[in-house]
Amino acid sequence: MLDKRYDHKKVEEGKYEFWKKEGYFTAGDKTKSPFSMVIPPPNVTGKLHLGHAWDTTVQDITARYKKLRGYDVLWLPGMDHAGIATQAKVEEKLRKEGVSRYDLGREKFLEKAWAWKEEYGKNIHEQWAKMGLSLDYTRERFTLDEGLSLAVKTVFKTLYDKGLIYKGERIINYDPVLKTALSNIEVVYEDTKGKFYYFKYPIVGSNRYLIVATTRPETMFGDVAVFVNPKDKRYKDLIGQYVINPANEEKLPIMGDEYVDIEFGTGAMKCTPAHDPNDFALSNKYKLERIKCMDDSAKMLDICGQFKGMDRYECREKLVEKIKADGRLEKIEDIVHPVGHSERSGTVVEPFLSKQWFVKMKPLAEQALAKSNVNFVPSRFKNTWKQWMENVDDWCISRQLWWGHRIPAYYNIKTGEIKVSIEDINDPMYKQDEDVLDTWFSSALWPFATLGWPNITDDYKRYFPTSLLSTGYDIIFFWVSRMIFDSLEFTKESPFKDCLIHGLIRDSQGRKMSKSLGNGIDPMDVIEKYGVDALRYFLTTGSAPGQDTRYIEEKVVSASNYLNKIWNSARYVLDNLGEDFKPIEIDFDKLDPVEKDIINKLNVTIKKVSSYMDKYEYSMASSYLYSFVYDDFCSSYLEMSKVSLQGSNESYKNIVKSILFYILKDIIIMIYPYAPFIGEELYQALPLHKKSIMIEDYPTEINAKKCDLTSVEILYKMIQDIRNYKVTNKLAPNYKLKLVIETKEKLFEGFENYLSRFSFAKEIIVSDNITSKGSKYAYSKMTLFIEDDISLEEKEAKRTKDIEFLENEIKRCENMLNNPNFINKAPKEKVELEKNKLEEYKKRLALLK
RNA sequence: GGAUGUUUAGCUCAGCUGGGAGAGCAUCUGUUUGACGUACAGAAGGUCACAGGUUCGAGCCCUGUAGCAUCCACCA
Repeated sequence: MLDKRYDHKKVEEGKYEFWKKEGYFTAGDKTKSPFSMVIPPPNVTGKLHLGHAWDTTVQDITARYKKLRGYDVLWLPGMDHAGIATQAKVEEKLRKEGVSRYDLGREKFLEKAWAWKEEYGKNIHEQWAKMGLSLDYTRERFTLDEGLSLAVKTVFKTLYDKGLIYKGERIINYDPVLKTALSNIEVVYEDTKGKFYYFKYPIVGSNRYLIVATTRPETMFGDVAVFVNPKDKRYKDLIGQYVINPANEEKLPIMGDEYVDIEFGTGAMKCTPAHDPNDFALSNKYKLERIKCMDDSAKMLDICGQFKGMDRYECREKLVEKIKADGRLEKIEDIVHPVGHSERSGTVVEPFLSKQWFVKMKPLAEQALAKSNVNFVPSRFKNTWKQWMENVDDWCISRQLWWGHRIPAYYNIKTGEIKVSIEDINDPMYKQDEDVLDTWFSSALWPFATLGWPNITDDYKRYFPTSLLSTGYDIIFFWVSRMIFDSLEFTKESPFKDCLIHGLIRDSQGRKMSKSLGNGIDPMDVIEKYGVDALRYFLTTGSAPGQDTRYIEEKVVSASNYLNKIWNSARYVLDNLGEDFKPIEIDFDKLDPVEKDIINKLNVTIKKVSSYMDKYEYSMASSYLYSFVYDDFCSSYLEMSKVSLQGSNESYKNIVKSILFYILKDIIIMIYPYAPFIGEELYQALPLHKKSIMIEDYPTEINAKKCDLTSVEILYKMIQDIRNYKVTNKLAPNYKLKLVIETKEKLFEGFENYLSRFSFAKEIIVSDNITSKGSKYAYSKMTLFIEDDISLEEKEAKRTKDIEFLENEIKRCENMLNNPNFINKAPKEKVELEKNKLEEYKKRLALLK
């Protein structure tokens, strides 16, 4: 016997451990066909947020659904060491203890980082359990484990040998707080308030000035030239002459290049090749010197004279003061311009000339574009991916960190010769590169490396390529695209067949959830309050594929109410089945119309829900199930069943019980992928259940035949009309009316009983020839009179309104049907439908008149 | 500058290859009917951003305009 209320805490208790213990999460049933997914490995930095909850729920629904569909489902869990993010957190913790990583040294620091990983990894496991994720823990991986490390080294060496990894000096994005290089996509551009400084550069051999504007005066110590556009009439004659750099009195040549925008600033641009990517390109073109003026923590170098050792911003301020004092400041303008910030530390990124390792992207990108057959869902994300691939820059993969895969390159300490090796080189003549690889370098191998690659293991053979990858659109570039090109390069196959892309979760006002706004929602709090099933249902319904969604607490409440509804319908059904209930097979022909009707509706629902589940459209699937549960089952059939279950026909009672049982079971199984805990709980309460809902089969349609059920529709419509009648006439819902039905057809057995129960009728008279003065309602086969004291005028008014409505409808139908174009061009079924409607309206009109 | 998404009820959003506009919440009326007040019954509420076009027929397809959002590339 179920409790009166659905108590999520009670329902959730112990189920996850039970599933795990029974081994239901473990893949490997060779008698079935495989369906595989890898989890997007969360960072071991901390707690999971609502975005993770969403992403993993989508995957868990898929895993559980596919399992019910008879697949051998592998959902492989794991975590990401998250180089920069984790190192930053560990360093922050150390700083609070008053130590720096340099005090500890590399080895000791890494011990601390591993301890961190253990601690937070445990957190994540607990949260996965709370979420109910059906992960195969026997195959769990970590991006820094032995197998992944081997894969990383193998990939690095292979690409290096092919010339697709190189070490080069380039302008890279440098994070001066974390002291590491970043890749282009780790830089976030934000419109930032700044100043545009206009300086007077004295022209050598003249008393004139050239005005040059800059936003970063501190880089003037690295200037090597001033560029103007050769088409710029103002400055054309100056090309070839020299100006004096007001920062350090150095002579700078005035050069011409079309790159310079005549309209922007003053049309004269300073050129700092070591601190700006565009200037770097110009320096390549014109063979200009590259002078660095800052070190790796953005402090000014010796060449900056009196500014040496200052922070970049302090230098900026002081230098402007100096130039102003020298009388060479023209003006300062306030501007808003995009400035690159580090994705992790938030600090302003410094473009910086530096020697780093790069992946040469063009050949890999071309191959990926040519050979990838990943099916993006929704498909538009394929274009997002393609466009990025087509314009991708070389990927800077070296990071000046300790937490990560150390670059397997070794330098001869005398000659500097580079050896790249998968095995460690212990030769004292060789020293390993100090840097580690970008975290994404290892995550890019996730789908195949977790299955054993570079070894061709049984799991790799069986589960790769994976069936589905699900993630948010925000990491298509970071991760999805890199998995695709690495997979095609190393396995010759796309890493997954389908790639399901979902949106981001935002707060109730549509803002991104962020620490600084303090608007983040901890999924664990939601679970505590409303239960994990309600959270899961909320996350995966009510939004369209690929669209963002907002966290709205009322919707979680509403999800929880829905689950309670199912809970209570189960309570009703189970109470009525009785102790020794055994379902009997349904013979559709022997059913009453009301039963036939609900079976038909169930079948339609199963069909619709299945087809949307197959397309990963969990929102659409849920909405069909929802309206079946609420409208067709709870509000209609379940109420109808109360009549037949109280009747005297024992054998038919068993049929009704069986139908209730089948419907309930199917509802439970269909809701279960969304809400596995309540699903299991209710399933266990069913008679004749298996050990777990996890080993059940997905519902299939019950045998049914086509038949005319308009009288059932009329019954439902009549009930609604009578209820409506009572409300408009201010009668109590249980007010006993006298109902008179005129019809020439024989009503199906029980019609009057059903009607009586729902309308609280005092008396129902059925006859084929009636003259009543009651309020009149016309249906295609019959007329209903409600005998009452309503004035004739009011009745007449209502009748006129009904007639007007029908006449309009008839006109609409006739217009369509009289249009030869419609008859000729519209599908046959549509024409037939309209004809039938017309006929019905005409019948009803005739009955009203 | 390029691209994508979005504009539908008071609010948040659905709407599946074009065939009479839907849900949740909120609002209003009513209800101790034996599954459920975390409920039930009923009601009200929309020129589907705007302008053209295609079509027998457009929320849906095409073109354009406007607002909002996001991504990519960026001007020193």
